[in-house]
Amino acid sequence: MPELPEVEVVRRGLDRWVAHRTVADVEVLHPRAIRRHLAGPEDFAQRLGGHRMGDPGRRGKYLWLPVEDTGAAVLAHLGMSGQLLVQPHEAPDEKHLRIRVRFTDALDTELRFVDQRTFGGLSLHDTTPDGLPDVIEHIARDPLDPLFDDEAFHQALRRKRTTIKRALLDQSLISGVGNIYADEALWRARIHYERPTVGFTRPRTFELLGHVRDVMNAALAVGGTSFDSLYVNVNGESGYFDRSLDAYGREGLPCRRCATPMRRRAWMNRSSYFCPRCQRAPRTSS
DNA sequence: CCTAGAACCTGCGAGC
DNA sequence: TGCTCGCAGGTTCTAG
Repeated sequence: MPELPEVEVVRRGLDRWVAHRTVADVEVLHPRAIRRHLAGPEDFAQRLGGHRMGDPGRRGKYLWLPVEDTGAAVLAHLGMSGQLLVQPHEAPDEKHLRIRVRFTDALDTELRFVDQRTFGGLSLHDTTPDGLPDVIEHIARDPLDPLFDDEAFHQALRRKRTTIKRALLDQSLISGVGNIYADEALWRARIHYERPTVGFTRPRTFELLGHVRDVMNAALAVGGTSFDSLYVNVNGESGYFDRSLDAYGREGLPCRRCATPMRRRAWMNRSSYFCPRCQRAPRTSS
């Protein structure tokens, strides 16, 4: 389940293993993995061939590789189960291999997009003057971005008629946060996921942002140590951060602060994990 | 315009 | 054994 830390680890892997290589050819093995490229697989392959990849970028959970001298970039989203792998040519195809990119150099490795559930995919888009693919202009900066505006985020919370976890998952307000890190940050901040954002005070918002950053940095520190291999390490399901989780997936287990059994609630087609004692439900919630 | 909820997709494990 | 069903969840679409 790649969220910001996992995606950033992938970006570093691309920086090391793919940047500055020239594409020889592209093979699309599953059309759904390229559905966001409206012009189709042939167009995608043709526009990449012969071009050099630039330095990879990231915003929130989106990654991109600039296609040098074209004003465009390959945009990648891993969805739920997507992986970008750098593999030797002779490595057998993965069961869910969707896209293969070969390069012109003699390095003997290729880039593979592998995705079981096909929520993710690759596509090609024009970039804005600051290098951002145009289709993700609506994605907010992430909380680790030095230009993230804490005050603007706070004001946005006050304007919204919504609840805090919904806001944390709204990529147009703050990017990179998914279900796992939202639950973790809320547990650390002792805030119930259904608390309305309207009532948030500035100190409360800033404290929560601090916890979001802490949990992401902790995950990044762990994940960042394991990409020193041939793989662009992205397997969101490998769970290298699992041992450090305080809330997510801990239904019935004692809260690490107060020992009260943690609870899970069905919420927005997914789950929210919380401590019923540390994270009191707001009165207005049903 | 805004917010809430469903749909998309596939593998796995639990329960029968 | 083999079936059904719930669950995983980021993004996008639709309904209200």
